Amino acid sequence: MHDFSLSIRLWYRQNKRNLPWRETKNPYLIWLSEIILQQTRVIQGKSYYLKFVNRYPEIEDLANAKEQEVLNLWQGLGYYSRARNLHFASKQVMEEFSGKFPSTYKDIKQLKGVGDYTASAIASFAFDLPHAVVDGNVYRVLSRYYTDETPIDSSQGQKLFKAYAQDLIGNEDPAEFNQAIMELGALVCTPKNPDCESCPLQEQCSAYLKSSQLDFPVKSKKTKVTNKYFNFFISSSNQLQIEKRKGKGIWQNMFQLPLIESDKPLTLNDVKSITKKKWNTKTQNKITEYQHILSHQKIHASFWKVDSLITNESEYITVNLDEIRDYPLPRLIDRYLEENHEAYGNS
DNA sequence: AATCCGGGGTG
DNA sequence: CACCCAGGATT
Repeated sequence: MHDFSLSIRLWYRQNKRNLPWRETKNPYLIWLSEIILQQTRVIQGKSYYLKFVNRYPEIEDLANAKEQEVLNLWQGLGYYSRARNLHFASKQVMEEFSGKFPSTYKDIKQLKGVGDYTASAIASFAFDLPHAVVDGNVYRVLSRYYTDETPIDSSQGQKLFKAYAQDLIGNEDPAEFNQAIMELGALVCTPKNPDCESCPLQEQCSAYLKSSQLDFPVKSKKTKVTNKYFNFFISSSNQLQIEKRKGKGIWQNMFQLPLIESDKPLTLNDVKSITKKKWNTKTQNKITEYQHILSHQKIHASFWKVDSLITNESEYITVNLDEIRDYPLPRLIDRYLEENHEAYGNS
């Protein structure tokens, strides 16, 4: 076994966190935890994992649920395609795999929402198969260990770091190796202020020896943020009109208030003119505004008071405030209701 | 290969 | 403010 592998395994046995999904070999529960934890910190995902396990103890329970209920449980976690794909994949397991969770890397990866990382994680954690995981932690640990400047957000980098990890994992307890390297990245080899004095790889780590830890990993692209202007409308404080978002953009199949989107800020006069023409309603005043920051866009949201319900469009559903908890809402709408409507009970 | 998809925490 | 988090699908 490589020094690398043995060192991090010994470190892991002494330093691992006790997490609920580490106490099971049930592939359904491991899959559920991995989907929740995609691009999500352990501390943020943990309560969602417990909620889902409680509501859907078996994959069949998830497959039999309504998508709206699944999205509702996911509310606030973001990247809602994960919830839609999770639900879809549960039905794949019931129909294409006769209710038995697939047990090979190839079959696992057929599931919607499961890519290379998640298939490798399930294959190793649930079935002890030697597939190396490469997540953000692994990129960081290995790029520093080897001071490899290949950009991790390139297809070449993805192949290279996968090969590095696969070369190190070995056949003996691959699950432990995968857990160990990710845990090391999460607890010691952190993006900023890595705790190199506690690192079992310190003596062999190329970046440590060159004091260049913070130069790794290398990324080639920068995400650029685009500005968007969302105008939402409320006609009374006790009843809301909402609609289900369609199309392929943000918050698909989630619910929102009646929306007018623009590429520039709108004045009260702009809004009065538009709502009069579109809905034959009269806008009275701006209630409040929020800036909602996402990784790739900055939403400038204004909430406007109108004098009456919209009656000329059929897609709007009218609900009482105490019924709205049944509808999955983006965090932006959820926050608005929390802070402006007394009767909005938040779970 | 590039772009899109949330929300929250950190320094 | 920039960066990142147990990434994947779509184009």
